[in-house]
Parts: sequence; structure tokens; C-alpha cells
Amino acid sequence: MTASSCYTRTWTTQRAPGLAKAKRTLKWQRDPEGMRLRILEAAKQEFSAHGLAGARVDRIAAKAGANKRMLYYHVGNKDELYLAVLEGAYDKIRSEERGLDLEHLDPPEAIRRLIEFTWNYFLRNPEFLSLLQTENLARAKHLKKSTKVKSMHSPFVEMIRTVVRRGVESGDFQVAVDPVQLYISIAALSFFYLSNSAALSVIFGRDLLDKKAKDERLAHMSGLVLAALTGRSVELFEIAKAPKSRSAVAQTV
Amino acid sequence: MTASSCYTRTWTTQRAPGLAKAKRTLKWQRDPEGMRLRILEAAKQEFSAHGLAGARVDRIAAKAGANKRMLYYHVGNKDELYLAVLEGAYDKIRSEERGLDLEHLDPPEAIRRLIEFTWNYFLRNPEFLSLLQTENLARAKHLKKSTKVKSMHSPFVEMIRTVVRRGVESGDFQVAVDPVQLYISIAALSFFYLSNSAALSVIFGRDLLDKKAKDERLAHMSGLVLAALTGRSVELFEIAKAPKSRSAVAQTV
DNA sequence: ACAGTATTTATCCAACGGGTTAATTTCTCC
DNA sequence: GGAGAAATTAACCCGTTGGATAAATACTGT
Repeated sequence: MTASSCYTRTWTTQRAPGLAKAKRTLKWQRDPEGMRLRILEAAKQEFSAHGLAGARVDRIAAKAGANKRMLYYHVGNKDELYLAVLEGAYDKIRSEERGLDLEHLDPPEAIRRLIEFTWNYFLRNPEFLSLLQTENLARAKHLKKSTKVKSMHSPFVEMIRTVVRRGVESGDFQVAVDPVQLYISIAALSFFYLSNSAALSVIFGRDLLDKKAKDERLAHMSGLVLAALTGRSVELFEIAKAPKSRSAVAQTV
Repeated sequence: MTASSCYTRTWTTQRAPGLAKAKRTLKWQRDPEGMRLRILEAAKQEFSAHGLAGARVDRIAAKAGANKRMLYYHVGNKDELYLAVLEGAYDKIRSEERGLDLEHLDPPEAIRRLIEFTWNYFLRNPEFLSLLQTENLARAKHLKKSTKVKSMHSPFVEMIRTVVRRGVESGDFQVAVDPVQLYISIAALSFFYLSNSAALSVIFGRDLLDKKAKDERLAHMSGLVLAALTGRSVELFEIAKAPKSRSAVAQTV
């Protein structure tokens, strides 16, 4: 319950290292940029772990090694803090995506790469999933106030649109598909699986996050999307075997 | 802020309608079953609207036209209440699914029907989406305590497994696919689109919930899954047109 | 008609939680 | 070396909230 003390800032530094006499002991040190970053990082953890209403401003301060007042001084109130975190999260994923360089791959390979990237990004950044879920439960009320976020996405959509068009022209893809629909589907297949893995693991009685399950999932998703686009049914798709004894599977999360 | 009074119970009934003298006025009336139902319904609304931490016990009581004490008397504390709501929600969807009668349709038609049902069910029951999201943010801690829920799903998985097997045997499906993967994918395509429509509408700058968008989404999803399974690229898949002026689209939610 | 139980109402409260105010300390520039 | 601005700490405020206690009222069987 009580905030875990990730680390306590021990700014009890010596001043004026040369002088022997004047070695005053500082109680703390100024560091506005660092403070802001620590606050945002702590807030990201707290919001993704507890949601918007569940997040505690005091815990964020504690995790950031800061006084609660600092949150308001450097960022703003709880909602503004949340928006800042969210913008940072979107910025990070879209900027990594830009590095994928899909334009120079042949279309099926580009799509496969996008799928794999999305899957791995979500795996590596579970807080991103939580933050989005939380924002959607709030009906995107924070995002609607953001100006930055909207502009970050048109280039991304155009990138996918180009890949699809090239695929159709080269004959690799059977069908032209709306890039927004396609991206939403690609994101959906990973997002839902991962963000709901806790509940899904319980209701289906098998651990969806162990190594084998994750490999199978990636193969399934790539196969599904690429088969639909190209018409050629790619490798994948494990055969459906009827369980004999329905042995209970551990549900380590 | 103050709880909206959905309806106020006016139990100020006349007793003993035949007798003229003894027409006592009751302050309230007993109704344990009805009370329990009203509490669960109110709780469903509150939890789906505000999440777990955001939900207010007092508001639930007010919405149910009950005294707060009643929640604890009839169901339990906040967490037990939430679990009860969740179990009810799962029970409802799985029971409707049983009525789909997929066993007697030819496999592609069965899958299409499952996709359409899932989509429409999520559209008709947005609280279901919220409840699941909330539960997953809580890492399924409530579901793990449930005994009922686990057993509700094996028959459902077997139903899909059978459809897939029949499809492979008849040659309709190119590939055998794990029924759990398939169902997760089908659910994912609808779930993510709808549960994240608020944020997606903002970042992509178009209203994903208007009539046209919804029709397109259903076509896209059916096309994607059936094309992948059958190899024949079904109708659908709108051509990707480059926007000329990128006209702003209203974002009614 | 009455006793006993089930159901519901009426209050209370202590901890919490977001946000604010005011005082303190550090840094920068002249 | 000192004044003024920036950054940080410390302490407080006050409405909220989940939950509890006790008293009141309705029903049931006899």
C-alpha cells in the first residue's frame, strides 16, 4: 500500500570541493529538467499501474523522489500530468516506427515487419497499453485537448498507404485496403491479446504469456494478415488438436 | 457531481385495499431479489462508466434507489460487487453465443456469423468492453477468484474447434487454426476498434463510429478473416484513396 | 395478534487525497 | 557578496469515501 521507495535522492553534497573551510552541506540541489523527467517517469508508472482514478498523486511524488508540490509546479494537476505522460508515450512509439523504413522493403515484408514491430513494442512497453486503455475509459478526454498528438499520425498513415499501393501495383496484394483499417487491425491483434491476457488466460485456462504462446501468437497474426492480403496462405496456423484430458495449465502472469 | 436520480422508488403504497379503515401508509416495501438486481444493474453502469477506482459506492446506491448499506447486505464490498457484475456480463454474452447455432452452418458462414455477432454484441453492450478493460487493468484479480467463469468457456472453444475442423475437411478452409487464437483474433478486431474508438478517432482525425465507418469496419474484419481462412479474397476491402484536402471530420462520439 | 427474523433506513467516522499556502533554500547575475 | 528569481520543502485544508453501527420498519408463521 505504502509507496515503494524506488530510490531516495541523497543530495547531501559537499559544496566548493577546493576550499577546506566552506564545505557547506546542501539540503538539496536544483535540477528542473531532471525533476520534470523523473516526475513524468514516475507518473507513467503510477498511471499505468493504477489507472487514472486509482493513481495517487502522493505516490507519484514519492516515486519521483520529489515533494508533491513539484508536480503542480513543473507539470500541472493530475489530468495535465496524465496528458503529458500520454503525449510522451505516443511520441515514443511513433518515432520508433519512423525508423522502420518500410518504404524500402517489398510490401509483404514491410507489413510483416510492421506487425512484428508492433507486437514487440507492446511487449516491451506494457505501460503504453495500460495508458491507452485508461485514456479510452475516459473517452479520450485528455487527448482531445492535445494539439501535438493529432499531427503525429498523418505521416504514419501515409507511410502505410504507400506500402499498400505498391503492393497492389506489384501484384503482391490481391486487394487494396484502407490503411487506417489495416493499421487498426494490426494493432488490434497484438493489443487485445496482450492487454487482455490476464483475463483471457483465466477464462481459457492457459498461460498466454509463456514463450511458446507468444511465438504462436506472432505466427498466427502474421499469417492471418498476410494470407488475407496476398491470398497465399503463409506457413503458420497450428493444427487444432482436441485436448484429451484438458490438463490444467499454469496461469503465471 | 451529485448522483443522478434515475428513478426514485415511491413505495408509499396503500395496504389492505379492501378495508377502508386500515389503509396504512408504508414507508417502504421488501423486495430482496428486485433490490439485488437493481444494485447489480446500477453497479454495472457505474463501474463501466468510471472504472473500478473511479466508481463510487454512494452513486451505485443512489442509482439503485437503495441505501448504501444494501450493497453490503446483498452483495458485498466494492470488489465483490465488481466480480458479481463481471460474472453476470460473461454469463450474458456466452449464453447469447450459444444461441448462434454455428454447428449447423457451413464453416465460412459460421465464422462470418460469429464475427457479426461479436461486433454487434460489442456495439450493443459497450459496458461489457469497459468492464473487461477495467478488469485487465486490475490484472484479472477478481476473475481469478471466480469459479463460475472458467467453466463457461470450454464448450465455446469446442464449438469453434468443430467449425474449423469441418471447414478443413470440406476444403473450405486452407488452414487449420487454433480455435483459441482464432476467437481471440475475431474478438480483438472488434474489441480494439470499439473500445479504443475515442482515442483512435482523435489521432486519425475521423469519426470511427458513424454509420459508414461501422459498415466499413465490419466488411473489413469479415474480409480479413475469411480471406485468410479460405484463400479466396472475399468482396470488401475498400480501395485506399489518397485524401485530397484532408478535410476535417467531425468526431461525434 | 404477536414474536422473531429479514430487510431497509439513518447516521457516523476516520482515513484519504487532490490541491493550496507559506516559508526555505539554492542559484545567478551584477 | 548580496539581491532577486527560481526551485524545493513543509504543513495544512477540507470535501470525499468506503465502510461500520445502530435503530427502525416490514413481513412470516403460528
